[in-house]
Formats: sequence, C-alpha cells, structure tokens
Amino acid sequence: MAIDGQSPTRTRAGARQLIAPPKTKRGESSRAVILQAALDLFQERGYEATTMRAIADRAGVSLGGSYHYFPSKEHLVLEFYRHTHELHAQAIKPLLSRERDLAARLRGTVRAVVITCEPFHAVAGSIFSTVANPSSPLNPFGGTARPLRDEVVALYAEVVRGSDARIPSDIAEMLPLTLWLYQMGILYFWIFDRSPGRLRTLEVIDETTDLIVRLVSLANLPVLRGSRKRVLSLMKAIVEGQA
Amino acid sequence: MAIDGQSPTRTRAGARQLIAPPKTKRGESSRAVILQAALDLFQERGYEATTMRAIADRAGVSLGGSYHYFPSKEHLVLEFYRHTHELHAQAIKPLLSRERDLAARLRGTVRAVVITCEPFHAVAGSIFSTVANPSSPLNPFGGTARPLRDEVVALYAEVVRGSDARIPSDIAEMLPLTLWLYQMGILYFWIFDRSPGRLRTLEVIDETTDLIVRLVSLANLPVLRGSRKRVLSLMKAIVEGQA
DNA sequence: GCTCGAACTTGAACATGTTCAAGTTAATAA
DNA sequence: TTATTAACTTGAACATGTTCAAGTTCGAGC
Repeated sequence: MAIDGQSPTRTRAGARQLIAPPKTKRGESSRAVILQAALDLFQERGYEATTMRAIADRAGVSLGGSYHYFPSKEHLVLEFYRHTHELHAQAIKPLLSRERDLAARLRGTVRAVVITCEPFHAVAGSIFSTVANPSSPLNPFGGTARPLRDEVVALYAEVVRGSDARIPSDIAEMLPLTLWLYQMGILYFWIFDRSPGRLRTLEVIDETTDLIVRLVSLANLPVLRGSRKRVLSLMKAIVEGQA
Repeated sequence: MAIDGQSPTRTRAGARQLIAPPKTKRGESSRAVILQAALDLFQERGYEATTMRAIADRAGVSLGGSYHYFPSKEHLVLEFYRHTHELHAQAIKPLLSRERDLAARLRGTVRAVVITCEPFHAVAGSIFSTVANPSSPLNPFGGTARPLRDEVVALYAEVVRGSDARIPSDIAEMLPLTLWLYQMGILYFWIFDRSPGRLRTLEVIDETTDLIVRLVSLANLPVLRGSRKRVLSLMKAIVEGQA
C-alpha cells in the first residue's frame, strides 16, 4: 500500500497526456464517429448513465477504441462543451451585430446561453460538477479547458466592446472575465431551476444583467471610487497570480 | 438497454435512502471505527485515493460493512465536512465573544476557515467537486447536507448579530447567507492557492472582508437605494423559491 | 438456560472507467 | 509486387464503488 498520497493505480495518468490528432482518413472518421456517439448518448442519458461501452457500441468500435482519440471520458465532455459553445456563439451573432445597448446585448447573450443549453438541462448537473473539479481536465481554471474558457471570455469582451456604453478602461479590462464568471453562476442557478420553461432563470437574468449595467455606470460616483479601485486591483492581482 | 435516461443499474439508489442509527453497542462502535478510519484515510491520501476496501481494512471490518452505516462513500465525506465545521466553530468561539467590530469578526471567522481546513488542502479539490454536484447528497442546496449548511449560515448570523455595526434589517436578513456563499468562494480560491503558507488567500480574505463591510455601510447612500432594494428582493425571491 | 429475531457482518458478484500487449490495416518505399 | 512500419483496433484484465443473499451475534422474553 502506498502511503505517499498517490494511489498505486492512479487512473488519471492519461488525463494529462496529449493525444495526437488522427493521421489517416480512417482515423479521422473513427474519431468523428466516436465523438458523435458520445454527444448523442450524453444528451439522451446524461453523463454518468452513458458508459464507455455504450459509446463504443453505438460508434461500432471496440471498448478500448475511444482511448486512442480521447484520453478519458471527461475529454469527451470537453468536446460536448465546445459544441454548445459554438451553438451559442452562432446564436447570438445577429444580436451582437444589430444591438448597441449594453444591457440588451448582455441580456440577450446570457439568455441565449440557457436557451442553447436547454436540451441538456437534465444532463447539466453532473457535467457542471466535473467542470468544478480542480483536477479535472475540464476545469476552466486549469490547463486543458483553458483555451475554451478564453473563447467564452472573448465573446463577452465582444459584448462589451460592441456596445455604445462608455466604460472606464480599468473596468472594461476586467469586465469580460467577470461576466464569464457571472454566466457560470447563472448556469448553476439554471441547473437547479425546475420552473416551467425555466422562467425563473430568465427572470433572474433580466434582473441581474440590468443591475450589472447599472452598477457599472454608478462606479464613477465619487463615493464609490475608493472601493472600485480596490476591487479592480484585487481582481487584477488574482488574475495575474493565476496565470 | 434502457433508453429512458436512467441507467439500468443506477448506483445512486442508496444515496437517498436514510440509514437508521446503530441500535446496539456493537453497532455504535462499528460505526465509530469505520468513520474514524475514513477520516484518517481521507486526510492521508485524499478522497479518490481512499478506497472503500482500504477503509474496511483499517477499520477491521469487511468490505460491505460500511454500507450498513453509510449509504455511500460520499456520505462518509459529509461526516468529514461536519467534523471540520465543528473544529471551525470551536476555533472562533473566543473571537466572537471578545471582538465587536464587524470587519474584525468577519476577517477572523473566514481566516479560521482556511486555517482549520489547511491540513486537508491537498484533499479539498475532489471534495469540493463532489459538493458542487447537484445530485450528490453533499450538495448544500440539496437535501442531506442542508442541515449542516444551515448551521454554517447560523454561524455567520452570529458573526453579524454580535457585532456593534448598525445594519439595516433588510440587509441583515440576507447577509448571513451571502457571507456563507462568499466563504464558499474563498474556499474555492484557496483550493487553487499554491503560495507558501497560503498567504495569497489570507490577503484576499483581508481585502474582501474589508470591502464587504464597507459596501454594507455604503448601501444607505441615496444613489444606491434603488439597486439595494432590487438586489435584496431578488435574493429573497431566489431563497424562497429554493425552499 | 433456551429460543427467537433483529441487528449486524460477510464476501462474492456486478458494472464501470481505464490500461495495454497483441493483432490488423494500409500507405509508402524498394 | 512485396516488405516495412506507423497508425489503428481489439478485448481481456484490473481496480473500484456498490449490492445483496446468506451467515453470525447477542440481548430480550420466557
């Protein structure tokens, strides 16, 4: 028995290991068919109820097959996550090119998140918890999922940049990351939301986006100057320490 | 193959089932010895690296033994969580009876959280992710862990109540829950903190507790009245909808 | 002291994520 | 055409959390 704090058979080894993309036509098609099977099954049954054996079955490959292309089951979820991000980005394109009001842009963007994710609502809980795990490759503060997180943050940067709101530069710098974090909070709320049509979440989104925009505009008040400076420099320190 | 979104062998059944407390001396001692073994092992090796077989071994019972007293491995963590809560409550007793300044009470309380949890820092990540899982019995928004969460919220109510700060009643009502949520955020930051002596977390605590107290005192400003009302009624609606 | 049954204990069996040594395929070089 | 070899595929084997039918213990009631 190992006493060194590591299990003798640490099953997470593969999770850190990079896997080269397919090198042949056959490989490409195998990867695609496995991924599609996984995406479908996650949506049909949820994360935990989807077994690697079921994925292999539906993809028409053998059990070990997926592991040639994806280091772990979690990595398959990462692709799932990327997929919904692309749906979301696509969905808000018209809004972002038409609307200039910051509150409306923000509201529309966050509403689009939960609307895009609605088909996966039943599944979302277990995925979220995997995402929250600091040692998971899906953790947005960690390594593997970092690029995807940066894409989402960039999307919120675009929400802010394309608006006609005049925002002090120190706030504008931190706002996208803050909004991403805020979106995570909304998603967590949405997971617990059992109201019909997820109306409660939509209400909370409307109310909070409005509040955020109002708070940003209030931040210039003399009484708030001090706190604002402190908040922003704290956030900056945290972000920099993280990188 | 089941297509109904439930795995044919749902292994979470036991997790919801209540288990009666031991009825005999032998049962009591078995439960205690299993729990102690689990607590020790979690601390030594972490959550994932601790196997049910190892717990059974150290406790001197057979593999299935634990399942007579704890419905799942996660329920053993719940006890672990309760244990640290008790350590924490004990640790801040002197502070709460001596100090009256709100900022100092809050700072001391939150500092005590991370100091109490320090021995489990390496383990905390996997535990946190279990806690975040909406379908886990450990989830504080869910069922089983609710009483424990209420205890922690009550502790923050005491932090506020025992201070000499004069806080508007509508804020005072929501503050304990907010502070509990804030503490969760700090813990999540702390999990990622690799600075020596966890100094960065302590700095963030000092800065943020100060900011919170300052914000509370600013909330009476006329310009902030509107936002404050909206924030508080939103929070109230959320809390009530949750229950 | 004896019996009965609830409380407790056991460990084989199961489903699952992951590993890996061995096998198969097919594109390129000769 | 044939040989070479990297890419790809396979499925048995492993460790693990959990279940459960079958056994054991021991105190209450006679």
